Amino acid sequence: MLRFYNTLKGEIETFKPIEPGVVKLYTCGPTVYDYAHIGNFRAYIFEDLLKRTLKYFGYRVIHVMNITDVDDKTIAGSKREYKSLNEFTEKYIKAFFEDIKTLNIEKADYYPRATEHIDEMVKIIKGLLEKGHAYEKDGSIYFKISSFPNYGRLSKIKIEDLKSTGRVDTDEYTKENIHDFVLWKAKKEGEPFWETELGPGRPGWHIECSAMSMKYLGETFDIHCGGVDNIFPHHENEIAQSEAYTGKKFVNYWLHCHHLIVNGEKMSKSKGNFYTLRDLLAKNYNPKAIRFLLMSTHYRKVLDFTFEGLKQANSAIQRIQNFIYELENEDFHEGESKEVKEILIETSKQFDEGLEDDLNISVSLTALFSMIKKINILRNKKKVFKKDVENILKWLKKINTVLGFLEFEVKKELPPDILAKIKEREKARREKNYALADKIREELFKKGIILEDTKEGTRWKIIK
RNA sequence: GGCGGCGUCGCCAAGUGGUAAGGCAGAGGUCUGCAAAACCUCUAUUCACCGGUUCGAAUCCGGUCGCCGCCUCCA
Repeated sequence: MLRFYNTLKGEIETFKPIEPGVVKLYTCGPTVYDYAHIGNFRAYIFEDLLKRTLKYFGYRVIHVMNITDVDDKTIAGSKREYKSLNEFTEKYIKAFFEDIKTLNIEKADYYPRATEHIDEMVKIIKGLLEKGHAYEKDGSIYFKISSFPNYGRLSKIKIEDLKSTGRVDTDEYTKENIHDFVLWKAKKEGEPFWETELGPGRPGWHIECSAMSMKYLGETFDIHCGGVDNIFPHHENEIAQSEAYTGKKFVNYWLHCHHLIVNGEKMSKSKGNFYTLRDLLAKNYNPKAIRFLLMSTHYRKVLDFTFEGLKQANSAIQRIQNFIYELENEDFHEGESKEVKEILIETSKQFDEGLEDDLNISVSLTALFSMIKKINILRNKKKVFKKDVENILKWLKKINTVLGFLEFEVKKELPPDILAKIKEREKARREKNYALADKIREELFKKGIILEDTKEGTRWKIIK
């Protein structure tokens, strides 16, 4: 039984999809005005873990992730670079897809773009106007919060309690109530606009998610995800406009991922602690370790990103990879052991229970590491057999459909010059010229090749 | 001011009423070239602090201190 913490209820509840066996999932995607940063990826990796877990437990998942390609920032960026909006956003959309591939994040089924769904948004806004949930002022259209009594249910915010932070853009658009939010922005000089039944203009931010989720997933769907900062106002507004429009419940489960901070501080460009995935790759960090690090802290806890943590993540993965390497390359006797079988059953059970409990990945990883230790002990005693190894590898491959950071059968070919170096080193070792041997080993290590001298001779491993 | 979260070994991180998982780092050992890698063993009488409830609390209640997030377009 899968259980998730539902922001709407404020508690963990058993997950039950609308249609048995199928999960309709919508996750808030990137605004494509810059390269996504590691904080964004924390959210995307959480969503990836969620989706892979659902699939692991047998659900078919229909996943939609929006791409916000028109808003203040994308418009500002395109102006700054003297490009059309599309030309400008295309670069970052492409980068986004490269990045999620690097992190082994599974692709969504649909990536709808805001600019391609203007008609759908117009239709909803028209409906809201007709039903009295929206009003027009100076060419812009606003959602009337007072017409939707449930407003604030998700974020537990009462409108009366809202403090004006001075960030409210009061002069730019005139609204009846300061908390009403914009559905449609009137055309402004020098900005892109669409000629529609609502008049010339462009959509507000919130409406795209309502329009696109409804189009691909229906008026009511199972799970909606995003970062905690989206709870208010974005998701609150989505609920208001969607439910006011359809008269139906919008989403059953709202799952929110907490923030990532860097060295205990909020990531910001001015503090110089702002990292994109590309920044980390340029520093030669392993994407698998980045994935591990972003995934290994429970999604509802603040994740403090540090380079020390990234190193630790890399070492942790290496331990698992070593284990896989040994299973794949050591010679085992024919047969099967009852003991290993039992360990595997117990481990598998614990691993699953962790995931089922609101994606408690720590528990699942503990199960994995404990198994590695137990099997290593048996392995040293020669009490692991061929069939056992097959079963363990099979299971590891299965859990990797969730984890996504393990590699199997990594044995790649080494280039001839490297092989020659290894031969040279073996010769040096035979001649007890250890200074030269160590020098060669160090040299290869820097290239990501580890040499190990064992009883059976020298063997090599590629890391990274 | 309103709403919410967090504080567990040097670092990361589970556990949320039954007597402290796991990873990294560190120490010792096996192997070995008194090497590297790998593997094994060990490493918190204690869970920010002070009270209370209880046979029993890191876990519940009250208070204190510290840190953080959101409060109109930041995942």
